[in-house]
Amino acid sequence: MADYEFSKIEKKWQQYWEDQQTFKAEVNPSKPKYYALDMFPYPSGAGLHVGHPLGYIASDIVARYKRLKGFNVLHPAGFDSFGLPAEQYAIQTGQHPAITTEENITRYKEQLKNIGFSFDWSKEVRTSDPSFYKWTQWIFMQLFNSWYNKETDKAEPITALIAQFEHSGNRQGDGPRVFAVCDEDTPAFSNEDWKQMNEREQQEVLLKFRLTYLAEATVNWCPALGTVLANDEVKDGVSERGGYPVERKKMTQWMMRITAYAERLLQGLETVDWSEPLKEMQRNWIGKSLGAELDFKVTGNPVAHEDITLTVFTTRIDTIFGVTYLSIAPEHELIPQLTSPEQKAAVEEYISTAKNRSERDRMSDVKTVSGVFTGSYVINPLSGEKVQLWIADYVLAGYGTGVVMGVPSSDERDFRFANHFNLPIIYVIAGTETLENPCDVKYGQLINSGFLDGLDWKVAIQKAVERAEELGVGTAKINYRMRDAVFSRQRYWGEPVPVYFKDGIPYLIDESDLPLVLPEIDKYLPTETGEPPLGRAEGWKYKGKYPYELSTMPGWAGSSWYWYRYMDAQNDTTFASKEAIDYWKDVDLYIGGSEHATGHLLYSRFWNQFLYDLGSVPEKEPFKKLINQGMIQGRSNLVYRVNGTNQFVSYHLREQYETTALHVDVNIVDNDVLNLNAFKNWRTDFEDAEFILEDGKYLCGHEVEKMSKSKYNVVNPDDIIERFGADTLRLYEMFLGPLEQFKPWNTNGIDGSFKFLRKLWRLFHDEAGNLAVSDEAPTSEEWKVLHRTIHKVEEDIERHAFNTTVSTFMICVNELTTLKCHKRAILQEIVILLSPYAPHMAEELWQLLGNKDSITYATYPVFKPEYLVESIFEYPISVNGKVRAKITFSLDTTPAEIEKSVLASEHVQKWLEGKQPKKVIVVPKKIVNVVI
RNA sequence: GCGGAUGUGGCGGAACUGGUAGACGUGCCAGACUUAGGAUCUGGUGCCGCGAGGCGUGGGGGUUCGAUUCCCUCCAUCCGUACCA
Repeated sequence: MADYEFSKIEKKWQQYWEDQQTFKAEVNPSKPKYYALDMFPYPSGAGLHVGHPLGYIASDIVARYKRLKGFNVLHPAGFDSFGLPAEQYAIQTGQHPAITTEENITRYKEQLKNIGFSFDWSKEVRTSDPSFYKWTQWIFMQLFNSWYNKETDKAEPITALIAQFEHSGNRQGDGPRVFAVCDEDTPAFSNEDWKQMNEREQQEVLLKFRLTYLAEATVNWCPALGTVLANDEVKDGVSERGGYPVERKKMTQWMMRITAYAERLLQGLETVDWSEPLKEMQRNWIGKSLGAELDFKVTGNPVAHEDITLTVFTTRIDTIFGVTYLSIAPEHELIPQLTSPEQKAAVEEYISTAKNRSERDRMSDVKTVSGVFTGSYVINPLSGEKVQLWIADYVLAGYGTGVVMGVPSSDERDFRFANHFNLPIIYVIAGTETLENPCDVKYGQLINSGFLDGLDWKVAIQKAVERAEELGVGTAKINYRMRDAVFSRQRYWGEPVPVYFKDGIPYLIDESDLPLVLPEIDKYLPTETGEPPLGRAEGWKYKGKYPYELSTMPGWAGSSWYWYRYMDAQNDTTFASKEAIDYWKDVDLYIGGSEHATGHLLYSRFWNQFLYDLGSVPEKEPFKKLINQGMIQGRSNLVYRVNGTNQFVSYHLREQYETTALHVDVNIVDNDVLNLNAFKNWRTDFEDAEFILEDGKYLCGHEVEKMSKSKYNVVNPDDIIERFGADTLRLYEMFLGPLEQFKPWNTNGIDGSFKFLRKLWRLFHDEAGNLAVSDEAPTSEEWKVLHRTIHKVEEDIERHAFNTTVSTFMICVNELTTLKCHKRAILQEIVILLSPYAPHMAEELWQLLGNKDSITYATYPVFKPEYLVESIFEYPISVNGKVRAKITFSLDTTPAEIEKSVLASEHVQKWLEGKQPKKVIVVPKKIVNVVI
């Protein structure tokens, strides 16, 4: 009997798809497009585990579904193939990262192909391939050649800025310099000044405007990795990869001016269909806050610099009369000039301890109050009060202006600080005077506040800003938490930066010299002089004389634009043809993990906005709809060894002994029952293991944790496919639960998915295994099953509820089995519905039904509601909300008639006990409720 | 601390705009065929109760004829973030 031979079927169709190029997508303006994208993987040495394909399966289902719905679908795959692990491996073994990467990719592709994805492999991209990173470098060059014009609110060519400088310097008329986003700390110069500058000076000025620029910045330096890291690559003061300590260090680095786009990145979130938590994460990361800047004049300055003004940023200018001191970040550069001779020693000591505190210490210990008085005083510009100027390490140099006004009566930290140093407290919000902690009430009516007295805090903010502007001592101001992104990595395995240096000034290489290919080096370590590994490349100089930039680009460079390359992956004259970009436009559905919320997804939006400004791409936002698939966690199994013996006690008996729990390979455990022989053979030290069993079995304990080799809980998709087939794997992964949710992998339930497929297979075959499909006309009952299924499946896929769809299929097949339905008209449609989920079996059955072409070209069945039309409805009859009976009425029965019959029925009479009901509610096609 | 999410049987999880809670799967129980196989099929399975019935969607309160669904409040777990002025 030819039963369901999944392995044969799956190999056959995978080969067919490859040979026929079934999924090749071509630009075709006569059809609507659909772009289904997965976050491309970094090909790690460990290969895929069962959790990785989850998102790919979901996007593949959508891709296949959309094809059936008549869309021209782009569903590509590729590899984010630059990265640290391959380089670390190279350092240890000397093997070129390109070789390791190539091997890993080969394995990944093999594993992916086993699952039967409908990827168009002809469009594969790899970020480490020169034909790809040529365009990453090209985009870098465009950024270098651009500046952000505040007036037009977009990026523009740097040549326009130079023309502007030549024409009128960096100011417009007599007004303030408003036209560039990053212009605040550039001194004003006229067109004459500009012309007076030499090449070097001009380039230095321009560097302050470019969207990628070289700057000395305080960066996250990771000594163990030998490189700097971006803010999103640092978690809790240690590197995200490897967990090594990170220090703050001043270094000259390439930066990306993402801050220029802060507002657009924030606004753009309103236009995309992403989950609210993810948008919220990006909003927090951008961290917009509305406030005001206010100038405080330093008075009685001991070092005799009378003209020093300190600017603070505050969101609560309304509390200005509550200011009792000012505090300044220890890193602030004006500190030497603000310190009185008497305080000099104390200040210097404080600053040096503050500096020596590591990031992690500073983070872990936020409660300790520390600070030192500078000896200077400042004048409150609105109240005229004179207050002390302190240095405090709770003030961050990197945010706002690095100076904060201290209002102990309405800010928690200021309150603690003031208490600690016995600074005065002025209550400015009504009702806070009597409180132990005045910060408990932050909003209300103002008191003790001069011209703001009696006003509500919101009104007071407006009033105070107006006054400050009148007096010329302040202005409303928007601040963003987000910083420009560090773009240099002192690493080998990344894109070379297409820049060379002449007289210490960076210049772009000529576009015709792209790609700037990564040179060969002998060792993948920094040079003896501490330069990045590229410093080892012999004679690596532009035109043979100018040294190249030695750092490479970060991991996120290539991934910030790769979805465009898929559209036209082979093009070598542009990153993707205009024709292809105008057709495919943007990603309709993007599926990937939420760990990229503040990294990849933000950088991609940034580069996309920039490419939009250039006119290179048509959409402002690249990813219309985004789903974060939840991670599949491991489900570890544990055995309990009696201490000091080689005896293992079964799960429920373990309490009777002193035991140690050990992880055991989940692959030798079935339904939590340990395979004793396999266990003895697993490791030599368990060879003579003895077992204390319960009910003749050894039961293991279990725990949900991350899938990892050391926990022996890694399940390999290849093993599952060998035992159950790819279609079962696909169904089961979807069936596990909602896509977005985190959930543990548990092989136990997979039988159910397998049985379902076998049941379906048997609907097509007789006892002997021969095809047994009849051409008889289906009964109305059978039509009903089919159309209910069409309707439900379509609805579920559209709202991405893949788990319930699988249930729907199971119900459908169970019903057809009960009805003994073997009718072609029904089964054929069911196969089409199923094909996105279990494509191999669908293809096989499709062919058995006599179709020649791939089921990919079939048409999605049309739902006909008339098959579901009911003429009767069985009403649940509830008494006081509790269902007591069911009565069937034809649908044209009026509510009044229903009410009458219900009341007359003996079920209800029993509950009424002769009384009249208070109320009867009849909801057509829903329920009848009798209230007594 | 702040922001967000989640909370339903032994377990994974259903329930679209308030309308028969627990679909589907697994597990468990019983039976059939086999004759020990971790195969297949059928039936049962939220809890208490022999039963009628009662109780049940984290706890408490509210709106409603009716609440897993809406509102308030508390609790627990997870994720993000952290002196952002």
